[in-house]
Amino acid sequence: MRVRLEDVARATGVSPKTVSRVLNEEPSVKESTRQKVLAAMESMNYRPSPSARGLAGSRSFLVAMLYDNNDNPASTYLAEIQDGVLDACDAHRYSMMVCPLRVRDQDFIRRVDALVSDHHIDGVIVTPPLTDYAPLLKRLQEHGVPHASISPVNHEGVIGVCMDEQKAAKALVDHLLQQGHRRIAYITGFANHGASRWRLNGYKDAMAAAGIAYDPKYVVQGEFTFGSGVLAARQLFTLREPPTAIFAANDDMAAGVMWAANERGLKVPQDLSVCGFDDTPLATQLWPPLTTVRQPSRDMGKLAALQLMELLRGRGKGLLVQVPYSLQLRESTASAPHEVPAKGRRKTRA
Amino acid sequence: MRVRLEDVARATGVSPKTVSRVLNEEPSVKESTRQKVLAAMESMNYRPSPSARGLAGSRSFLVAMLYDNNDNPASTYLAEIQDGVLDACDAHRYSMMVCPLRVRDQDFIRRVDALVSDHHIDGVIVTPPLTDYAPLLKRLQEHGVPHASISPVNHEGVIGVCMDEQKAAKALVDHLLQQGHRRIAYITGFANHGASRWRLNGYKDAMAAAGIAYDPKYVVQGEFTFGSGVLAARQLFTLREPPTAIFAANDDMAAGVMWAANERGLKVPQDLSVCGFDDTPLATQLWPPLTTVRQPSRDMGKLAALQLMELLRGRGKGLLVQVPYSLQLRESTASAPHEVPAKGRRKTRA
DNA sequence: CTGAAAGCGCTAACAA
DNA sequence: TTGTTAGCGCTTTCAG
Repeated sequence: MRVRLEDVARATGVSPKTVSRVLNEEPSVKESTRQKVLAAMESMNYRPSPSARGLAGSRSFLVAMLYDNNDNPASTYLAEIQDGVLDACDAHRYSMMVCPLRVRDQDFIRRVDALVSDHHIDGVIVTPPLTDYAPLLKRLQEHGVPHASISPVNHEGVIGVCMDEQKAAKALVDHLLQQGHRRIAYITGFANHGASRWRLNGYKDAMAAAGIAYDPKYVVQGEFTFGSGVLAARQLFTLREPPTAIFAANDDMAAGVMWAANERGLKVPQDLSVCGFDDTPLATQLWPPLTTVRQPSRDMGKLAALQLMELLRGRGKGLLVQVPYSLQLRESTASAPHEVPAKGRRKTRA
Repeated sequence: MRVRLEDVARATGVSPKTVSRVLNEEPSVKESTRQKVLAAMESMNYRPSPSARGLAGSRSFLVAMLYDNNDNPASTYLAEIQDGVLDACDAHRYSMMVCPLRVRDQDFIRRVDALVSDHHIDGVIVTPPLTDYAPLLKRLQEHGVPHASISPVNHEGVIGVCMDEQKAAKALVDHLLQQGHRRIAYITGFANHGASRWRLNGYKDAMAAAGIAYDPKYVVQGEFTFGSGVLAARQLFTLREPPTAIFAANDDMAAGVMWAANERGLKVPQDLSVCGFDDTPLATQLWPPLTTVRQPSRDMGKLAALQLMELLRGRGKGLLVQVPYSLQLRESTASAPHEVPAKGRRKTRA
């Protein structure tokens, strides 16, 4: 029925253990033997049984991708990460399991155990905001399961992938400043995401460098969702001196801002400049197209998984690699409207 | 270290086999014994090893979700399906693997084998357009692996979940007709998706019922993507008698139509009504919000997975369940513009 | 209704 | 550099 390791051994005239060694890329095999075995595996179409390997050995060749189901970022972001991780798995003959977690659940640890310990998971890819969720990291360590993080807040002793979001955010706000904007608002994301803070810090950096005092009125709490962007924008529009530009911590919220602008009859970018962060597909599907920061999510998923696998294969300790960002300047941002000398007027257009 | 089945047996004073029977819900166990064993499992926090079960037995408690990585629908759609499948897995103590496939790859069958046969996958969830891809279905059958389909074209002997898309599309176009539209265009999706045809048929049904002759000029080929929606719309706008309403086979393309309308200076819905299909998050994030058909994707994923598990547990043969659609009438559709007596004029607005 | 034995396909720890 | 001997934790026979 199934071609087993033993069959390959018999066909090659070596012991099963030697075939096992070849399979696991152990160095202590004579090159000629190795070639013979490899050839036999190929011609017999041998495919090792993950169950047997998992049961007998210490490795399962299984990685899991963990994400938060409550406070999760846009599903397009996670989907891209997932595709990237799968790319890496493909290249290294790993399989991937997907595990949505609910941080607020009592069940949380139980679910981690069920996945990691039951399936003998070799390693884990952790996405925001789980990257810095202490109970999770602690539990993984207790299980002795290594992890790679995507955009973690704490960089010490962590492997995975990150981006200089603060610098990116500063560059984006610098662009707004260059266009003459002074009243620039920022809409934050969930507090437990590093992204919310880094992007806020970048905003602050840019404003400070331009000599504009930080004004908390122009910083509104959002939740990374479209709806929260709408609410935040409505709130900003009611200010006595409404902003001429709004920087939302991600594209979904920026879309919400544009929606609220439409609702209020404000024209983007003539009356209001809007920018986001992530460069999700949505950014180019909005009208006008959204100025944002491109984050190479799929590559980030792949790179994080590759670092994890480097470590799993004992080929190194794994690194925290940094990927470059790039500004996507599009039509949702333009020069600030000319200031009318009289102050305190409100824009109201049908 | 690990609590094994044998430990539970010893603690309960029964044989390992009996514990196994309880674990597998075999009927031939005395209720009192069963309760004792269950209690011991619980108190000892016993968790069976999937590897050992997979190796020894015929079941792995693993299902796989397959999707096409080339011609795939919007990632938000797949993400929702995936969440639904995971819901069902959770409830029935199954684990899920994810497997993106590329229909055009030479590697295709190899990848199916690798997943299904290597991992002893118990069953598979198939998403469009793989639901009707013969080589895949054939291979699954050869492996003896059952599958549940989401929105399959062929309903015979198939289990899973479907929706009456034709009727839904007809209802949507009926709505446009009621608003006075006569020149209604349709943008199709990929030809290998049943959705493209059903929705086209619904369109034809409605037009025919209204006594409007089918005019192929008003039916343009798209690819379910935003970009293809833009292109299709541009093409329609150049017609001597451009449509007053456009029905795109999914929301992404409808968003493309609205984008192209903006580009051309057409106002939605005053100059042009637009509607889509699926009710993805995008639909309510567009301005104006998009009239569309709600498809309960997450529920569909869950229901399909549940049917599969019914079958796997031998509790029945599994069904092809039908879920209801619902029209979401929003602001992207309105009464047809008043016809100017003179014919052949083109709308051109700055 | 319950139990004893014999593996599933592979790798660990030793040897040689 | 290679082979031998035991299992990994469960389920499958087949008996009782």
